[in-house]
Amino acid sequence: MLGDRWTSLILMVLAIGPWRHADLKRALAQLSAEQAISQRVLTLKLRTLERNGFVLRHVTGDVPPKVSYSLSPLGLELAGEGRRMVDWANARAEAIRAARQAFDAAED
Amino acid sequence: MLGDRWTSLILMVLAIGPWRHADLKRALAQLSAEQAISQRVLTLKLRTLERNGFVLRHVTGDVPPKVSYSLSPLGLELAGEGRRMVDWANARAEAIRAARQAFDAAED
DNA sequence: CAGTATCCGTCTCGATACTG
DNA sequence: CAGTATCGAGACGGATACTG
Repeated sequence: MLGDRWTSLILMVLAIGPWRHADLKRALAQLSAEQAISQRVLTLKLRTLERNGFVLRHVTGDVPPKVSYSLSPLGLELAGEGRRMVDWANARAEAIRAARQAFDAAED
Repeated sequence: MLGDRWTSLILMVLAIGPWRHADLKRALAQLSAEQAISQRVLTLKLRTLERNGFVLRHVTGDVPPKVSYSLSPLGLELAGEGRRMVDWANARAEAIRAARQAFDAAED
């Protein structure tokens, strides 16, 4: 489930605290920089996360709607696991970069 | 990079030990059960893993070719991280299943 | 603001056939 | 056996317009 473009990033942002839909969209745009998530995809990803019990959806208003999202305890755990992987990858970034360079240089 | 259909599985199998191309293909077919990896995709995934320094490629024969693949120290680390995630997910499988069931039941 | 509907481009995968 | 070439199918994401 983490193997798509946005899910892990959403988890990281939600690990900070609860967000409303539009604010979350803006926050994700900051982090990915090159491209913002579309409204449609954000909804899709949040639905999947909610369905699997990682994200909680709170509806507080009606008109205008106020919906906020937060991590469940299970989601917080998953975000922790995700962070572990990210930290590991960051710590090895230089080794990976070097391996790539060596591989590309060896191409005939 | 782990976010595709085969890479993480390849890592798990290679964590056992070195494999030749065709044997690895057969081993993966066992584990995925429903469908075998195509020769083309296996080569693609192995190339990417090799390029990033996670997999080592050994050529010992010429005709017929004998090529075996094994994990580098870095690859072994990554496989360990992957296993952590898998173990985590397995330990929570029941909670996730229950969350899904509750969510699907709540659909109007 | 939150969410849905629709359409379309792209990227990955799978199947097949072929080479040394 | 290991690898490449080619083609088609399908999943996913992006853009836009629309609703309550």
